[in-house]
Amino acid sequence: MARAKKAKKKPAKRTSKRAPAAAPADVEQQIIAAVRRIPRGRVSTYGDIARVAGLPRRARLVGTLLRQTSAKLPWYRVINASGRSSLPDGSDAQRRQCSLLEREGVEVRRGRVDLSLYGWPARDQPLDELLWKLED
DNA sequence: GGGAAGGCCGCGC
DNA sequence: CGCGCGGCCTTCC
Repeated sequence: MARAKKAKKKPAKRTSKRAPAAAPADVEQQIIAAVRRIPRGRVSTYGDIARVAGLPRRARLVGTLLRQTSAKLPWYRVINASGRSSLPDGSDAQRRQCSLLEREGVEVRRGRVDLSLYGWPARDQPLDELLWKLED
């Protein structure tokens, strides 16, 4: 077969070491699933959600999705790595997030949540173990 | 606690 | 098509 019909196949230039491609719709579902997995009374960060969703380093995408999705999600359980809400300070949305969390028993002191207490998944746990347990 | 730098990437202009 | 900006993160200072 000298001359295969597909002379010009896809370059597939993936310069960085990022996870193999995934259709946008799948990525979205992955993230949604991860957010739904956050237990009641706990919180998670954008970066952690990305990791759990199998999309390391794509924290921003989580934020973007949360901003625009209309899916039913416990969006308020997702906060930033400093333990604070990433919504505009003083906004209604932020107040709502705070009260929703407190309603679940999450302590919010001076606008901050102690991730070592309420963070999910637990910080000190290796990812491979997480994938086994996927809980707590 | 706070800044800067680099990473990552979808989206709108 | 290029560029800037996100509900961001980590590392380093």
